[in-house]
Order: sequence, then structure tokens, then C-alpha cells
Amino acid sequence: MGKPNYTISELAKEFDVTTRTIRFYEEKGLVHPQRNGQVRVYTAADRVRIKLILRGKRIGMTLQESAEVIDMYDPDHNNADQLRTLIETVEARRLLLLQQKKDIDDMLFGLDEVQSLCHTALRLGEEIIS
Amino acid sequence: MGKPNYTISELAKEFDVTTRTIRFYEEKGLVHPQRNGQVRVYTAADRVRIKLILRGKRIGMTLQESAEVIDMYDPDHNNADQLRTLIETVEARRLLLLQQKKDIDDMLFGLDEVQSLCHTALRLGEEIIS
DNA sequence: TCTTACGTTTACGTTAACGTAAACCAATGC
DNA sequence: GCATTGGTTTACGTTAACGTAAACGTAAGA
Repeated sequence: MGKPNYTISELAKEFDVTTRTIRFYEEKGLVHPQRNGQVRVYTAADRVRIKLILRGKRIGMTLQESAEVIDMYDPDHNNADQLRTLIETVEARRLLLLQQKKDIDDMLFGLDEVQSLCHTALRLGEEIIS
Repeated sequence: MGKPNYTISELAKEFDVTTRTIRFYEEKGLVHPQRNGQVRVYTAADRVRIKLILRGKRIGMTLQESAEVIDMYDPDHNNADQLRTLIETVEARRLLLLQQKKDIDDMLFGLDEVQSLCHTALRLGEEIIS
């Protein structure tokens, strides 16, 4: 019943990465699995961290950047100064993300145009045949 | 009056990259500036290509991926088979971009939460003082 | 008992995307 | 005339994010 635990290969399969990758993330301090003797035991929290890392990767973040974003979630920021610094960090990251969304929208728009041209060209080709 | 041309350092300054970077893109076949004797002369088209490359970089695309996307724009795809292949490529890329948008939105949502927590914590701190 | 599956550490190899430095040429201002 | 500015090629160096391989431990199953 308690919290579910995971082996390294379970997580590797779920997220479609190699075990090497997961151990590498640990090496870089991005996850901290417990140990049962020698073998690594991953908690649900570890699993979420890996998920967030991979989400970051998909939008081109480095592991360090993902680590920073993840660190924003944990409440180890006690005093007001740290909170204000964190808020600024969050705002900076937000701006980057918004720029990325704009870049993606621009690119999607470009793809729309390409697609239209393709379809038009195909239709013209068919007309000639018919 | 004619089309504007650019030196390598003009473009480097405009896009905030080094000249080394621009020459590297040429080395990889991403731009093909003309020459005035030894020196490179960049056209408006070259400038756009560099712009698109950097846009791709911002959302985590490799140079090769950017090159592929850029190649979608040029109409060197003559026959129907090539057009259909291109349409599939466009669709695949579109799916990737939509996933990226979702990832960004998820991350923005997370940042919203973090920000709320920060502000709440700061307000509580002020109350104690007042 | 032996092999098969899964885990471990250690360490060298690899690719992408430039950085950095050397050594050189060409026009320009003083 | 000569230093400065901006361009060139060539080539080795660097960082991130793993891949790959060796060499080993261990528990389960035929």
C-alpha cells in the first residue's frame, strides 16, 4: 500500500531512456535515490524529478537549467530576500518561456504556409492528370 | 537602393553571436554567402536563414533540425512523391512543436504556483512585522 | 549447478556547437 | 610609414550529455 517504489529499469522503460542516463542524472546531482544495499531504489518524488528533467530537455533546457527550475519548487527558501530573488528568477524564466512560445507559434505558422503550398501543388498536379 | 548586403560582423552584432559562429554555420552548410574576393558578403536571404537558425536554437533544435525546417521553405520539391514526403515531415514537426507548447504551458503553470507561494509567504512575513 | 536477468562501478569514447589562438592579408587614419 | 581595425584560414581545445564496454555481484529458474 505505502508509496510505490521503482527500480532503475522500470523508470528507464517508462521514460524511454537508458539506465545509464538515469545514473548520469544522479551523478550530476539531479536525483538522489535511496539504496537497498547496493541497488538504487527510486521513490515517486524521484520519478517526478526525472519527468521534469525530461520535460525540460524537450524544450531545449540543459540539465542545470532543469535543476534550477525544479529547485524552485522545493520550499528551502526561507527568508524574504531569498523569496524575492526566487521571484525574479521565476520571472526571468517566464520571459524565456514566453519567447519560446512565440518562436514555436512563428514556426507553426511557417509550417501552415508550407503545407498549403504542398496541397495546392498536389491539386494542380491532379488537375493536369484528370 | 538594391538589396542590402551585410558584413559578417554586422550580422554578428545584430544577432549577438560571434563571427566564429556564423562561419561555423557556413562550414556546416547552413548559409552560403557570396564572396567579394576573400571576404564574405551576406544577402538578406542569408540573414533570414541565420535568423531562423537562431530561432530554432532557442527552442532546442539542433543545427541539422533547423536546416531541415528551413529546407521545407524552398520549392525544390518537384514531384508528387516528394511533396507527400514533405507533408509528412511537416506534420511530424508540427506534433513536436505542439508537444513543446504543452511542455511550456505546464512549466508556466508550475511557475505560477511557485510565484503564488512566494507572494503568500512574503505577505505572511510582513504581517508578523506589522 | 549453471545460465539468465538485472544490478553495480569505473573509465574511456563520441557528437554537437562552438571558443580560442596563431598567423596572415588589406584598407584606413594619422 | 605604421599602427589600428576588420577580415581570412587552419587547427587544437572545451563542455554537455550521454554511449559503450569491461568486470563484477546476486537472486531466480531449469
